[in-house]
Amino acid sequence: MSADYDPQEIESRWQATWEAQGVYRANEQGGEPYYLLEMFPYPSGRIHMGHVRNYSIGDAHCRYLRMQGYDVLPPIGWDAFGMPAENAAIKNNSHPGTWTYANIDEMREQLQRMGLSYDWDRELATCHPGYYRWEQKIFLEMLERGVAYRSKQWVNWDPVDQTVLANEQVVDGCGWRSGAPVEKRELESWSIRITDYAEELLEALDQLDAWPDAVRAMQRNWIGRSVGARIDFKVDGVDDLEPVTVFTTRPDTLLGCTYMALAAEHPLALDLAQRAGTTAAVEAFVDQVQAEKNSAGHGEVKEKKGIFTGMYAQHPLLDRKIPIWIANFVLMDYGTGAVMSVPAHDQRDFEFARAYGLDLVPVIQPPDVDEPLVPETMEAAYEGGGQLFNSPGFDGLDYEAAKTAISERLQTMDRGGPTINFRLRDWGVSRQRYWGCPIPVVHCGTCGIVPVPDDELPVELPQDVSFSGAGSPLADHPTWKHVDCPQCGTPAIRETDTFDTFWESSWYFLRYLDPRNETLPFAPEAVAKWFPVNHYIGGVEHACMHLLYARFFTKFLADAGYFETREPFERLTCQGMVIKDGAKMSKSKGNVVDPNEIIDRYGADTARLFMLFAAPPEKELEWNPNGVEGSYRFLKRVWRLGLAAAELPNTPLPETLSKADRELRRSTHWMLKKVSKDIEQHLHFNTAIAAIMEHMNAVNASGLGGELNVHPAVAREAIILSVQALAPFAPHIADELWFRLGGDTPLINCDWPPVDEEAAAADEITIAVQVMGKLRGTVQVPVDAGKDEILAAAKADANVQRHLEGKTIIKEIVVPGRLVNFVAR
RNA sequence: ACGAGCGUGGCGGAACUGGUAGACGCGCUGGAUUUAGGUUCCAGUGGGCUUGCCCGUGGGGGUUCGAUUCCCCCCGCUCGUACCA
Repeated sequence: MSADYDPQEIESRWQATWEAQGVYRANEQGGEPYYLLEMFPYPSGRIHMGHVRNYSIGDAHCRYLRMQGYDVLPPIGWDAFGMPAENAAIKNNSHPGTWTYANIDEMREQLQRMGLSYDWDRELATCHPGYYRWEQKIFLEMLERGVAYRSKQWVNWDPVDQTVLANEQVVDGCGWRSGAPVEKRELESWSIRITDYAEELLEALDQLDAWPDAVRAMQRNWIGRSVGARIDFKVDGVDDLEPVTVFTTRPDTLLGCTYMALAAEHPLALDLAQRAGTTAAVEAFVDQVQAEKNSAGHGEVKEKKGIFTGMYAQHPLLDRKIPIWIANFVLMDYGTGAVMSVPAHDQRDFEFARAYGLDLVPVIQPPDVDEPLVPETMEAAYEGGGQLFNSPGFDGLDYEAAKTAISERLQTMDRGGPTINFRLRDWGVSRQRYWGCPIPVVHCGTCGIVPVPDDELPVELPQDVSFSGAGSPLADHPTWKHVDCPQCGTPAIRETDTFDTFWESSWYFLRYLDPRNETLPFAPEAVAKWFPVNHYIGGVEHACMHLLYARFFTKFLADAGYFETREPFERLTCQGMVIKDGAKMSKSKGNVVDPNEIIDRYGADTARLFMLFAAPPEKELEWNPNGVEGSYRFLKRVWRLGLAAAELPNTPLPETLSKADRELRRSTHWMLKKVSKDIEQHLHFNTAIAAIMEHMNAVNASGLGGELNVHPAVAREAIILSVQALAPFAPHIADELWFRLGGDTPLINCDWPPVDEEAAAADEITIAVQVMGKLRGTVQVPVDAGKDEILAAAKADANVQRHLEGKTIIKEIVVPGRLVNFVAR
């Protein structure tokens, strides 16, 4: 054994030892169960710094909890379905599974090199039929309960990935993965009624107080609940049409409605045009809007444009004919795709009305204005509150009261009524790709949609498949889709769509609990023991996608009787990005640092320590090569001092301690206390590590390794407790030194050492002395000094005296253990 | 535009429920060891000057004996959503 710190040798040796002893296996440690989860990686080929950070945070917490006596479940697996595998298959003319499994092998090795404490016995890959058969079963339950449905609808089409995307997966008008501008297409596809859970998904956020506020706010906005009214407008002079329904948050302004506007994609748009004989013009307009949406993606400051259909609606409360327009600013995705326009009280409607010379009827009088609003002189819509006028039957009402009154009136007339609208849309889960989980239904000419019977699950992906790059490989497969209908036995066609890959990650945390179960997705006992997840760690980018879907799945499974728990993640930590030179690491910017190189050069302990030290988990972390060097230097120092301590005689603490002994023991136990506190309160590993560093500076000053100026037992204690405190962050070096200092059990299986409160307490403290709030000196007093003693000491300070000279003390403020402030005139 | 968050030395970041601003690390300066580089160790390191004082936590105001911390206004940056009816 060499005297130099050799991380490679130490780390590989300890990793082998830990594995041989199975120290990470959950369920075998006794103690209170604690489910600690980190977002599982997509097997892209190599781990990146984001993974290193995520998993270093989780592992530090895991090891700390283990030392606190918890039975920790720290699983890992692979989010293994997805487009990159299919793209690689197209490129290399191979199978996506080959690519995926090879990547998994490589990444597993990389994770193991980091010395992470995963229970590898529970490893899972979502592309394995043993995994996905259960999500097929869950889907069939959704189908049975009416939560899954098939419909023709306008969908987001990613022209590069050749598939449909959910709303959440469209970022700035582009596909979240491909980055290509998304097109709108009308397609028959599968959707999930996540909107049935909108209210609960929203309300339950209030209870998730161990989640970051930012994530809760994002979900709240995403779900977007608004209270208002649904109002039906009958189309004038037509009997065979359903009324046009609008949603509004301002039913109080209904009497000021002077026209309606439909989205270009509104199902009635062309119908109305046909009836009015304006088809050509309207079609041209609709095409133009469509084209603009496709090309511009999100043109923000777009000119408001519209076209009159030629048809009118009846105002539900007035004898007023309301022209029906089609307008480019009305969204089909929100509300009903149609709006009632009140130009006097809505800025968008106002601009549109001015552009096309439409009427304005003001109906709300601003409270601070005396003269009534006049349409001709209005320069902008008045969107505030006030009293109603111009509103027969409701004049004089306050607008808030009018909202209720008008909604209720509509309800009694059967022309609408109060309603709550959500921005959240149902979750479109159909993907026209191969490398995903097959949707387990059969389309039969006679029976319609037939679920695949339980005993035929899983519906497995065919292995012999060719990838042209265009179109769905499953639909193009010569035989796979042809089956007999499970119900009537006649020839039928399999569903060739696969699930959105967020489907897999919506429940993987449950499968980890019982990953090899062949008769159930997870056993109730396992769920009872571990679920919900106590602490979930991952990136914020999933705030409105994965985290929302997973919450939904949990609620559905609870309703389906699997368990009682309705929220999957008790506590959530979203770690910040790893950046370099102020920018996110990316291949295109050329600022990527490969974790392998860092581990080769400094070892995993250094890489992990730096990740945890450089910033608190939730903040961005700037990758700084000099900082890594600093962490390495610190570990080398720990190594040197640790070896020196191992040379010391192992004697008990002496009866009487010198001043230096007491000071070093104070440093030791202060450090230990601080590390526990920082981890427990906020997972602030950075300050915990800083405390260890500070303490090591004190140990170094004790002359360890040279002229020792403290009792050997005190020095040994100072090192031993440091090694234990370091175990969550740099586990390899900690165990190595621990054993050299006489330990015989890996630290993860040892108890966190107790703080000697008496030793941690100082016998003298420094008190700041202020005169008129300004610092004029500091004095040393015994910890147990009374108020009078402290005041006397403060007044004795020469500089303080100078500042008090010629003044009368009006007030003496004493903050015990902190400071004294003299208010003097 | 709305919602959330942030703003502290040259840099990353500390500061408990209002109580010595800048812990710890990086960088930098000087010194010791070394043939040299590296390593390691010691000392210093917010700014200013008159060396015990002034200024200093994005800017301005307020509350307080005392404000990085609480309140109001403004500026800047980041993230999210974005014509949400």
